Amino acid sequence: VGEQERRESLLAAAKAVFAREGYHRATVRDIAREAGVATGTFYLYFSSKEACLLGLIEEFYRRLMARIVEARAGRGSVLEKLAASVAAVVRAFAGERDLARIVLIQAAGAHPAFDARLAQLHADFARLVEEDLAEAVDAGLLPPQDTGVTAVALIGAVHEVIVAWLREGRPADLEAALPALSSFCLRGAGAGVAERRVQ
Amino acid sequence: VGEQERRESLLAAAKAVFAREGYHRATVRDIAREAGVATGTFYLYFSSKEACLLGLIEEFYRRLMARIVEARAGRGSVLEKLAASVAAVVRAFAGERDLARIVLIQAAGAHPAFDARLAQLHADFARLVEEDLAEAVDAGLLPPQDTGVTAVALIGAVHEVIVAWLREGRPADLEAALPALSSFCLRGAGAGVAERRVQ
Amino acid sequence: VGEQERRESLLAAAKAVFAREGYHRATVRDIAREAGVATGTFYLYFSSKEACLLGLIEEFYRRLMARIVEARAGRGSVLEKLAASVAAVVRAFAGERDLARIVLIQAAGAHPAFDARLAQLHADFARLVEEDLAEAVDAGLLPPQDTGVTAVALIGAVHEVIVAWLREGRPADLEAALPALSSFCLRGAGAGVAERRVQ
Amino acid sequence: VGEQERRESLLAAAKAVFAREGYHRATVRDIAREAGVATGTFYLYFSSKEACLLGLIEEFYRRLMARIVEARAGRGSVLEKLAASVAAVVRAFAGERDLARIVLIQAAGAHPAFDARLAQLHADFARLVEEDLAEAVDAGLLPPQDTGVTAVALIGAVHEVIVAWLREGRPADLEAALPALSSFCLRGAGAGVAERRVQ
DNA sequence: CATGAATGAGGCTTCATTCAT
DNA sequence: TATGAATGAAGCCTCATTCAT
Repeated sequence: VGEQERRESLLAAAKAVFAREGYHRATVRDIAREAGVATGTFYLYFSSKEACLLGLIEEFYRRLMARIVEARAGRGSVLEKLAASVAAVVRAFAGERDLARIVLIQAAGAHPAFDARLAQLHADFARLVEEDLAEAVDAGLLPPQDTGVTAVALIGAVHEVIVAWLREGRPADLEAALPALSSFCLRGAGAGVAERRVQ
Repeated sequence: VGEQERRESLLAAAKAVFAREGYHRATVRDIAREAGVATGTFYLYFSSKEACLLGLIEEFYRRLMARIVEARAGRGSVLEKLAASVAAVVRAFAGERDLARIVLIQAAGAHPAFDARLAQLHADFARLVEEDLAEAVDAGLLPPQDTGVTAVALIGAVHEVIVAWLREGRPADLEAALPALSSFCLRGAGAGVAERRVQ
Repeated sequence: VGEQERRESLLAAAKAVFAREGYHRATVRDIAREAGVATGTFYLYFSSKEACLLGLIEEFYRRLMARIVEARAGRGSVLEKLAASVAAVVRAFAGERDLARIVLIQAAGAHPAFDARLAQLHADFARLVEEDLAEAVDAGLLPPQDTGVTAVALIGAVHEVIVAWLREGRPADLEAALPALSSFCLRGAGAGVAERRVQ
Repeated sequence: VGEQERRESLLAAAKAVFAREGYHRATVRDIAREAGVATGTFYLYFSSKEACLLGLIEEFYRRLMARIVEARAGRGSVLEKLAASVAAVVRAFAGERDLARIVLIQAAGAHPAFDARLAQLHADFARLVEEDLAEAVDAGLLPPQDTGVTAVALIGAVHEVIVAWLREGRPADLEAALPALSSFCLRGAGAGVAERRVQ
């Protein structure tokens, strides 16, 4: 096997084990066994268990941000951009159930380093949403409001819908929740009767 | 000291230590020391470290539910009841910063038992919200919608605003965010122009 | 067993194991087993394997210095003091074969921290000897010389005689070598015909 | 590169790494990297890390003994031979700082095999010195004495002066200590006023 | 009830050595 | 010969839990 394949296979194994067991219950031995290699091999590709999970988080957020940027391209109004962002986030998590579990549930209180990184990523995303909201308010598309709070609340709504899907499997297909979720978010921000629909 | 006081003092110590360190970094020895007793004494009051945190979670949710019930009493319309519930939740967490950190951040991926319990509590609360929404829809106060998704999203909005306050201390006074949050939640559910204000 | 006894017993075990195996081959488990306790117990008394050996070194040097000071008291001339110091050192090591092995052989290149401490202790002792030599030169008891080099050489002579005893067991009784060693050291420094004899 | 050159280059690398890090902290990977070859290549030239250091020790002692033999040739009296030996040893170490560090400091307690070999080498050298001393005593050049102890003490004096130079860099030029060291050794053995000077 | 010393399982990590290429 | 990825044994240390006092 090539060096890159081995790395991928370890990442896949780590993803599966962290998602299943959580950070602390997952052992490096578990991950190595899942990847079909010896324990020491893990350390040829990651400097530590912590670095491995951090890498997983980084990688996912890179992809997530890319998908958001891509989804926004070609949307006309700010509100359409915002709705497209929400849809992109939901779809990104829907397509990566294990990573979603790790990023949204397992990594939370596991280690100060994860906490710090996750907090920063939440903040990054909140800023993006807040900019959209502010622009929409300026454009008269939304009523004046505390865009900081709205942004955070909006993100929370999206977050929780995904977490509920992860935990309870409801709805079975996460995308089925997207219309209602979009609606909730945009109406919550004060968008008028006509909600933008994003395919 | 009486038996009950000792238990309380251990719970208080556990609360402080878990909030500060997280579940895994907190040691039973830390908790005992913080409570001013010997390590072994801890096990006279809790069967395990896990049971202690579980107890903390239970206790908090009991109080939370009580506050919600109390807040809803005397409200007229369903939407007023719903808004009162949100306000009660926010105020409950605002008044218990340590417990909030534990319940909303630290306990998440720490142990399957916590995950299970937290999931159930989220579900309990979601059901309560959903019943309100359904009733409001029936009464024509809200437009027809997927109340399951709306309920989850609404809870997420509340959750995230509290977490942002815990993590970044913004806003400094959590209750300052309540009007914007309430607005977001009710508008998100489709409530008309006139938002109910709950003191 | 009392807390102090347990500590002593662990120190004794560590002393035996380090002397027998050397720092790296000695495992904490070995030490604990030798002391008849579980592995974890070791860490109730020492913060690390390294700290344990460092403690052993410190303790020995404290005793060594005390014996030197004691041996010098009541000696008349500087040269008698010097000879008494040499005798005290030899006797201190003779009475602590295990510690001698550790301090003079096993700890040498085992860890930078040991190296540093041992170097400092050698330097301390060298300074003491050099002061004696300088005083003796001033008093006309010794010819002018490079007292720095002489001091180091003198210490080396003592060191090596002890090490040879440790390694080859020759002479069987280390003190039997004392007259010849004393003679070598004092004559080497230029002391005249009449060597001081120290009982 | 030829087979012999590669071996030399690995030995040179090992010398540098062992001197810098000590036996245990030095890794085979470090050595290979320093030599600019792959890790596995190391094992084409040495059967083990241990064998490599042992080889270094052997090689150095071979050279050392050769220099001693050479230095003694053409000296007249036994004492001159002895003084020439001491000078040869000092110069050999002075010219091989890294090997000196390894042989005199790093290898000491690192492994039973090293200990054994070093002890034997010390013994070899001690026998050589002792033979000189015995011959000098027979010739009436030195007073009767325990030549075994004197030989060991003499070696220790030389040893320590070199170690002090290695550790503290004092004197900056080791050969500057040679007159005082020679003087100490010969006077210590009982040589009369007239010290032999060896260029 | 209270103590806190003791336990020992188990985790992360390193590194000498091997072997397929 | 040379490579360097892979191995897996082994070590240090932590900490939830127990139990004799």
